[in-house]
Amino acid sequence: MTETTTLRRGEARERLLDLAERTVLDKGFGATSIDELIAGVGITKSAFFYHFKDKNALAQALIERYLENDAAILDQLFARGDELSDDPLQGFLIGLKLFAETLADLPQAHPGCLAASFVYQEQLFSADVRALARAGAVRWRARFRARFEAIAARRPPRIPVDIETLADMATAIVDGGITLGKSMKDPSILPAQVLHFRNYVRLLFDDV
Amino acid sequence: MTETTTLRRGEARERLLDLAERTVLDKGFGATSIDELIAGVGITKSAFFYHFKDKNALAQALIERYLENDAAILDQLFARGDELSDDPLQGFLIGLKLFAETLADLPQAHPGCLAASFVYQEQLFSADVRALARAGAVRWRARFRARFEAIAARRPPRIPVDIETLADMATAIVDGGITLGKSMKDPSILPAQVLHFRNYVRLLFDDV
DNA sequence: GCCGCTCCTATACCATAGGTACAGTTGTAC
DNA sequence: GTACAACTGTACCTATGGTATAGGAGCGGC
Repeated sequence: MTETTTLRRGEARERLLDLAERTVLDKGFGATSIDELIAGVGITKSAFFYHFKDKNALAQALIERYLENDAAILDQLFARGDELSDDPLQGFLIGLKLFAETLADLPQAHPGCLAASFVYQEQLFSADVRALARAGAVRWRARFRARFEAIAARRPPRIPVDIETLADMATAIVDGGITLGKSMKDPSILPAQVLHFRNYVRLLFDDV
Repeated sequence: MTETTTLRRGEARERLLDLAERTVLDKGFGATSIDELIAGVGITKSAFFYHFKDKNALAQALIERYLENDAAILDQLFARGDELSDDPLQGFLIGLKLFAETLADLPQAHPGCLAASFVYQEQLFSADVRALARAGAVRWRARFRARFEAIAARRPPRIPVDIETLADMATAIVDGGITLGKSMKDPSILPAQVLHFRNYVRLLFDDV
């Protein structure tokens, strides 16, 4: 039997990241101790520092995973929206609705946004981690900016708006919705806010 | 001379709070050590624990001060808006513009929202502190909800919206704008987001 | 004028957590 | 069967939050 009662060789790093992500989203990064992580996974402190040179490196790995995952989800949702409509505006509105539904269906409370959570503890992290969080925001900006440019090319907005800050509004409303939802312990807040953003886009570009 | 070269009697607590607020908004609560605070104010550790039973009590005092201050500022701005127009919608839109201008004029970057910052480090804080942060959000909700009810009573929104989540959008957009602004190191983001919220309100209730 | 109270200082000590150093062990691929 | 990746074990250091306890300095009230 190659299988042991504990861990397969090489499995530790992966399980560390899984447990760390759950714990950090639940308790916050500062409140997550290395000791509890290694106890949970069943490895030693030496093993932790073998995989990650310090706690910062763990944060970096976490945020990288997180950003990849969330980009994949958004790609999928908005691709589906565009499948269902040829119009860039209508496809986007469908995508936003799917996004709100996805957020609403998430297992109790939303996962919280790792990137946003790290911004608030800036000095705990190295410049690399902060740069990664910023890169995440830049990707969101680029994604939504491109879409709004395509929409505005077809028909101008009802009132003049700046496309870049409108794109940023997606990021802001999601971060703000997560924060408020966490604070109020109400998971319905985030999807509701996304739908308000959707309303704003409709009122700007659609015939309402 | 009753004045010493260092501190007047009873001044320590006040100066501790001032320094703590500046430091926490700059570096985050977790990254702010008691040692650096007492060194900055020029008192001993014993003095700190005389005034605050633990770091949590400091957080509590900080957030109480912060919430009072921000309520006073909003009261003033929207009162001024109502002075300039008798219509609840127009008064509100003026108030929002004043708010955006106030945020834009703040000394380099915005102060960051203490309440939001504390939400992300939940487990670092006691239930009391979390309840205070939640109370802050509840006050914002009540404030904006009352206003939107007054506005909707005069004329219905162009598309049906839930008033409570619309009120929450103010909180969400400000929190999200602060977070994004911090992440991108761009102080212009927050006021721009407030103006987008204002646009949304205009499109909902005004003739545009 | 001294009593008692608030507002501190001084000293010592403790536990937890992040982190370092380094020597040794084991599974697996080649 | 050996070399390397992936660990274990032990020991130790530092910063930080926090506790305990004794005592001093100014000040208002009686």
